[in-house]
Amino acid sequence: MTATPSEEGKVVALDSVVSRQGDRSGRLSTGATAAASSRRGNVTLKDIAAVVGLSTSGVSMALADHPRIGQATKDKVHAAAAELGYVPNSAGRALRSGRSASIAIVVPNTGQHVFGHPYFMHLLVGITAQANASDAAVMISTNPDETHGVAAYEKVLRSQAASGAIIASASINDPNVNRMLAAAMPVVLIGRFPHQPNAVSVGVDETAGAVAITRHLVDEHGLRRIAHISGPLDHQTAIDRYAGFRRALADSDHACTHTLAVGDFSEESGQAAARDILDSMSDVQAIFAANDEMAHGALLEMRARGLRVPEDIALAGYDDFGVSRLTTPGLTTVRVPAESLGRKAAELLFDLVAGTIPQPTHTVLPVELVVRESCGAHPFSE
Amino acid sequence: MTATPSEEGKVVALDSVVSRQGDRSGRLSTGATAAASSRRGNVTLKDIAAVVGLSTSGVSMALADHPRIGQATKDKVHAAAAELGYVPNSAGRALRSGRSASIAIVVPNTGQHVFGHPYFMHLLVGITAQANASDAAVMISTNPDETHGVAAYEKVLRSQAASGAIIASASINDPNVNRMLAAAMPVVLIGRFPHQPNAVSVGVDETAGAVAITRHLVDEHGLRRIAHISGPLDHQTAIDRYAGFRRALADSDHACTHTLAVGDFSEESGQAAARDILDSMSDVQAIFAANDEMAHGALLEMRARGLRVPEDIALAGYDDFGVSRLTTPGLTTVRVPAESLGRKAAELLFDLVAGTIPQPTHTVLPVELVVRESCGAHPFSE
DNA sequence: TCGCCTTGCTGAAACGTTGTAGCAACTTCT
DNA sequence: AGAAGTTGCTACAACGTTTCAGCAAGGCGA
Repeated sequence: MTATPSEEGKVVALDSVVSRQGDRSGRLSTGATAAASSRRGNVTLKDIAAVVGLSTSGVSMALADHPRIGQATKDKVHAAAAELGYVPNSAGRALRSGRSASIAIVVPNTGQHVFGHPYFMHLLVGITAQANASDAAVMISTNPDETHGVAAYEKVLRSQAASGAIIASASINDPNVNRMLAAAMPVVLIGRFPHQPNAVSVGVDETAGAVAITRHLVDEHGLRRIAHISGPLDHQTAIDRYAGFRRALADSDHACTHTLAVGDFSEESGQAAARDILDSMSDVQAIFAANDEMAHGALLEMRARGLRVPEDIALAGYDDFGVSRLTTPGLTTVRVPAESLGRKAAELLFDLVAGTIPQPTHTVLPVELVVRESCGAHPFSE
Repeated sequence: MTATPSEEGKVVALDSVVSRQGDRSGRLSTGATAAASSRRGNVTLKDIAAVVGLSTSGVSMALADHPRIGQATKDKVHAAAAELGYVPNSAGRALRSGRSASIAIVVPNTGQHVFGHPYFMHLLVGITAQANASDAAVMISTNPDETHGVAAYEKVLRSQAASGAIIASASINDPNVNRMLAAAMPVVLIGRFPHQPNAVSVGVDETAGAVAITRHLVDEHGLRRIAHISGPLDHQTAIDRYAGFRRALADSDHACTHTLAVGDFSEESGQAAARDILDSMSDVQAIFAANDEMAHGALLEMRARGLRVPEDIALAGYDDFGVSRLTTPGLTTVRVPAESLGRKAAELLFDLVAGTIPQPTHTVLPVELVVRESCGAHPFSE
């Protein structure tokens, strides 16, 4: 194969690919691949056009498999494109089509607390998998400072760097998110947003998960005095999990006593909550924390007091993002299918970008009860 | 403030901002912000130009603070831009400037194994923090299938969707990575790449970390019969940690016996390696695993055999990405500053994109020994 | 009064892509 | 043989941005 940069700097003759119609340059040939990859200022349609002796539109149409382009020409173009290592310029394409090939994943509440959470990673895995399938890129967008007028992640959409966004863990009343929804930007929310009935969202059945785990404690292990450590109650997830806990107790055939301590989903708050509970409620038989991190905090507090888990007191968490598997004893928990959540959200977003509005707007994925040691030896398994 | 879409669909009169030169439309006015944000097909320079009665070039130069534009004009333009909620179109800008405002973070070895690792999240936090500071977006790029000619992450660079890339956890001989390096693309590698002396890379002093932890076992705890569970030995990190382990023993004043088992950084392989070690080496006093996950696997194996940690046998890991804090006992380990690593990598990448080649090309960040319970009660603390 | 500098802006071009209108050549039908 | 249709391509425009050359108007010294 031959490729020689001409005097115009851009034209490349590629004889082995083109049907040989006279070597216009006649220079010494070098490897085409090397020439292509070492060239700064990438290979464009114009380069291919020069090689196969076509117009740029012809090349574009050939690559797009337009019916009005002859098969022989298409073959030549494809061969030349492959040879030169042509990759379409995303800016040119985005500018022309008015649509970028990227989607954004947005984490409004910046900082370690949310961003560094394993939940987010699983989400990311699901989203990128789905995006890869659609040949789309994924951008990460956070908000460095709250003060600025337009949030950084809104800019990503407005600048059309991304054609749509998946918003993870937005607070219910984020004004930026509301504005994006109001502007009918292609946005998929992760979580349940009862106050945004028209927003497209994906969530899990939090309440059902909490019901399942609470029932397990009551029915399988015969526990009757149960405390719940909830997350912040302006957080829909925390509300739903707490609601499930109460519903399960209310629906139970057994008379149960319960109490509530509020945490903030952090391990420290879980430990503090457990301290309160153990100080105030006598004979607590079980603690159900609204996530695994708080459950781990509670575990530390119990251990500090010499309480054995599960012999003296049972413990359960929620999420199953890794923490619950590592502790001793392993935590009984509810598995939130974060990867599926991400996958589904991306799928919906692509629909939305394509113009179809999913019905119903809120998708609910099932959760799964994961029984480990912390809730006590299973009566039927011993 | 008033803003009324004219019959031409794009022109917006903005009286409060412009010097009032006759209301050309005279329609009922609505809130400008609402009008701007509800408009589909975003606000462009042309819209601002129409409002302030300027050419698009004038507006562009005003926003860029060009010295040849009058201050009064600049003020008007800025006011109008703010009022309309102007956000520059990234495609237009990228196309014109030949440079995108994004960087990519690349994870060549696809899949859960690497991608879902907490290490990656910390890296991501650091990278995004630095990118935000430079007003750049971050793209995530993986490789869905190995088979295709051009790797997905190479496409990201070639398509100029990102102006540079940070490559995390590349295998030493990834041909795609080599090609990107050879093509002089702006790429920063994370890790140590002795065979790529010209590549810009950031790593931690793995050997020093392994030396520190091994010395701690030998000198502080008086352990003499020590096994190492390494990672795969075609992995530079695994090599360096193993080298540090051996160097520490060789440099020690005490005669120590050691053995090696090779894992693949997974918990299962750590458990299997511990099984081999415990079966073959008599009176093992300590196991140093090359990462925390393998250490956790080893812990499970010891527990299964009724061995107490650290009373019967000491244990140490490497990484400190969360696992080591959660186990019982907590793992003595070496903290890898992943977030700093990401931050530094992004910083170097921006230099590289700007055209300056950092010297020296390889940056080494320090690691920190984290002593927890798994290596035994500290002689001086009891 | 003329040349020259400064100020403040405009027009045009370019980046790479895609789509549409149109043109030339050939085929087919009447 | 001429009309009509088909095939295969080209020219041009447009997306939004930035930059450069240049132009008009005014100030200023000679």
